[in-house]
Amino acid sequence: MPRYQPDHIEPKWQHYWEKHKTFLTPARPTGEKVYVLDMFPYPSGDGLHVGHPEGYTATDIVCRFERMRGKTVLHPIGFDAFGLPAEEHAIRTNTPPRESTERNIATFRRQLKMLGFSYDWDRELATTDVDYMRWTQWIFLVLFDTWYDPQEDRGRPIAELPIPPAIAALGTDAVRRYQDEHRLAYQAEALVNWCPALGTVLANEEVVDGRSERGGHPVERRPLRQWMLRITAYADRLERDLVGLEWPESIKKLQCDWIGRSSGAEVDFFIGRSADYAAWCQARQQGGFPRKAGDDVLRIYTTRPDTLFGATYMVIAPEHPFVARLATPDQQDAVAAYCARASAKSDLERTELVKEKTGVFTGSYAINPVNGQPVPIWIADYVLISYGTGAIMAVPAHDTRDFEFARQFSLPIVAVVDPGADPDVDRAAVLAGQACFAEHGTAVNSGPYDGLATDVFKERITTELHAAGLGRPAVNYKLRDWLFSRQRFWGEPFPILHELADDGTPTGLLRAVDPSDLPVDLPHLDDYKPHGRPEPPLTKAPSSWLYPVLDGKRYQRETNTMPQWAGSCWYYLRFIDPRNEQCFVDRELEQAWMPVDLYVGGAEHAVLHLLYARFWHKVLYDRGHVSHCEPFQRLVNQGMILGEMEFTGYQADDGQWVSAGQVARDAAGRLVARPSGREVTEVSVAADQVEKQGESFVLRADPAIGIDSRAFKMSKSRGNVVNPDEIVREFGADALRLYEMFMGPLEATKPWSMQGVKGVRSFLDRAWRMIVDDRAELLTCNACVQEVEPTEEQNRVLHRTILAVTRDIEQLQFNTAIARLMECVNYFTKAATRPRRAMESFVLLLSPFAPHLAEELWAALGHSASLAYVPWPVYDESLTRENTIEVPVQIGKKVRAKIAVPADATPAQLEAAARAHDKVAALLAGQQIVKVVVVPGRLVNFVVR
RNA sequence: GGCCGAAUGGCGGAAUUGGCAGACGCACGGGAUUUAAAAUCCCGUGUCCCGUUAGGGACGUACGGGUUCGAGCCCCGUUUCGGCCA
Repeated sequence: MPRYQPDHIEPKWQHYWEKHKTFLTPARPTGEKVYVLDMFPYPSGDGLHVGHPEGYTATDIVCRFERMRGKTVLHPIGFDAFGLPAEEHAIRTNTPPRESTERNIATFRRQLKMLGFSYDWDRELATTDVDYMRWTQWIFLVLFDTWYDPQEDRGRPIAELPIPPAIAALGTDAVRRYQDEHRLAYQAEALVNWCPALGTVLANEEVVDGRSERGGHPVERRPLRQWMLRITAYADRLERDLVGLEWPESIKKLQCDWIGRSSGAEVDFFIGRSADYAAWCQARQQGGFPRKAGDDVLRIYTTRPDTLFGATYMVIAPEHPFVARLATPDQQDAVAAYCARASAKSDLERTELVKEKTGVFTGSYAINPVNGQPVPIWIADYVLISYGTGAIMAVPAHDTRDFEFARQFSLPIVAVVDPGADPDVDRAAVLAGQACFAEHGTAVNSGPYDGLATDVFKERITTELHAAGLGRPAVNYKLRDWLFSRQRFWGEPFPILHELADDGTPTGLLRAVDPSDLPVDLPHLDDYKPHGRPEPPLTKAPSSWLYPVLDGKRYQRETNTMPQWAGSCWYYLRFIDPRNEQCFVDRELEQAWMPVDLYVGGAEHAVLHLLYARFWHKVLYDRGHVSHCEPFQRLVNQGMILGEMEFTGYQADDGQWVSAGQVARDAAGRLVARPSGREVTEVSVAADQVEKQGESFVLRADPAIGIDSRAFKMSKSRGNVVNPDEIVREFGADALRLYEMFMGPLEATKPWSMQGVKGVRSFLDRAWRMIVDDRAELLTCNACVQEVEPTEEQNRVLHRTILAVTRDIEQLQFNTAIARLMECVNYFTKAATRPRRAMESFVLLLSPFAPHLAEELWAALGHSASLAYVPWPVYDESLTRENTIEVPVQIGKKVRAKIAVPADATPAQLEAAARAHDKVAALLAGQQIVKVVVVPGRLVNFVVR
């Protein structure tokens, strides 16, 4: 057995760790704690992808390293197991989704164990576990029981919500409804993607260009009762608290942009009879700006109140509640037709993407409060009901979309901002209404405000509108409240009951399931096929489940289910105390382990998952259930692993080559040659058929033909998917782990290379032979490994390796750490005598990267127990010092010589030594030295004229 | 279209953050070992030029400028590619 056989030793050590519970984490840390978390996977039917082990190996290295440095490490794993694919499978096969989910989890678990990750498997969980679901539902009830107090800027129990006397006077039902309006979890009508052909509601990602991704059937946008979470209440804190986090700046920025805070003003435009305008102004002057807009106004939100004088028309969204009322009789048909067309479009199609603006005039006018002028009210789908108030004032001179719309429909364009003398702007065109200018400038055509700078103007007019009761300062967010319900089976049921009247109709009153009655498990269904109505599939549940009776009252259970995000919003808390039956997590344990010190995962979760989890965490924090306001202290995104590098050429159907530079996609998406327009096809070209010419590759046989070279995302259709099972079978888990870390920086996107895996495997073979006698029958040390003290040079190499590897792991620079380990092996392989002590240190340094091999080598060196908790080698600086160092000497810009000097030579000594060097002296002769730059230990530079 | 990131040998990448460009690995070439091959071990390997050799020289981090004794790294501008969002 003395050859290195990973298929032999890897299962052996995995079994050892499992049997000895090597990585069992104590309930609470002893000494310093480290909580290292992987973004848990969705267990798809395809099994583990090579992208998964990248982040998982990185965190595993950190964990093994920190354990050896004496820290108590929490390193758990679980499965994000609700989700659409399992439900689709259930519909196709008519088997409960739980079955396929559990099968997939078993595959993932086997594959993760095969890779030797040091998870505490006793803490494993899946979001679909009924026991876990129970606490997800419990947290939902916390959200349901919380309202946001803007004064104290925190969530508080709904029982503490002040009830206005007018509401209280109406009785308990009115109070309950008032409370329901203020909860963080509330119901609202929201648009869903209803696909009549599939008989189901689709998620946004299942809709492509207004049609279903599967089958290409038309999709309608329909309003449906939904659960919403009031994440917007936390928008400011979600933005503010990013500051203290050790996250990539790019991710912080993404989150900020997603939250999209803007400040401006809300302004009311009067839409009553013009004869009543003066009276209305009077009333506003006295009564002030009302909290809720009445029926006699269109309330708009603008970030540019300074452009009010340029508002030449208004636009409301097709879904705006006033549409019907504002449409005059002669416009009614046109308006109705337009709104019907708009409902078929997605938000995406309605905004930037579309150059051509569409719209219809309602026939009505509003009155601009700054100058009393009537402005026409249009309906256009570039205004979304979900943003701001669903109505805008249009300032075509200073807003690009308004400008395009005004041009399209020949609406007046009045410039009210003078751009000044900016060379990039055609000032005359802007002032003439011929060009759009959306930046800041100086006010014109704005009555008494002319000449004010944009910022000053904004502030002044907002104040004055507020005083007149016509407007008020307002902050708006791009972030919308979180649509939290899905019309699906495979998700957590909401622990909510709808009260039924005696005749069986809902009264609109809600009742939360008592926490002691949780979990609400999913019912058994006879089949999972869509029932053809937009209502959730759970409406098909048996009536024993659907209609519980409590305290003599009949209820209907909520039939929406929670989205996949729900379970992943708090799993990191449950890992701390995964089997607690009294509580979602023990308060004291939570305090001991949180926050997560290192969180590693893909950048695709940069916005939503991280924002949602932070939101839940803050609610739990406000309600006193967790001790920190942020869950993830340090975040790192691993890069994508692409398929193997490919060379692609292009051929016309007659086999003639077309240079890559001449190939483009036409409007229909076909590949064509320019300028002829002939269709061409991609042809894969072998690496030995191409050669580099300048910046790009060309066909060796015909260098006039350019060839594309690039690596593609792994995909089944391209056939470049790498299967980790196969890599482990052929090269071993340690080789896979090491290769993924050696490919390049963790955060970078990098192409796979089978040759690279082979190279890393041969390093492991070399490491093995450095220590083991590969010709012996049994596991025996190589004869070169001896009980001797390391030489000075050996110590120098070893301790430099210790320093570099330690520093590199701390900085998550695994590729260079591995390079240092390789150098160390190259050095000691050449040595006929390899001191045992040095070999032991090397094995410990290698162990986080290739744990199975390291354990085996540790055993070969005579140890009987695992090295998992053996102290990390200590770096001794004094052993790495060298007496003499080599320093380059530059004359002008060129290195002309190297001098050997004592390591601690002073600048004067360095300069003298350099001048004394024959070649340097010769080159300096006759030159005028302008300056001498000496950097001790680094270089000497003679600057000559 | 917006934002973010990247660009270094045939390839993946390194460079103590302004101080010897190309560590380490792959690929390739040469040698040793072998009956032979595989495996292994050793040596070489950015491009070009001069030289029989020893050696020497010029150029070189996407492109164009700039700062500096000194730039892969800092500043301004450009191009290309990738990711995310729209």
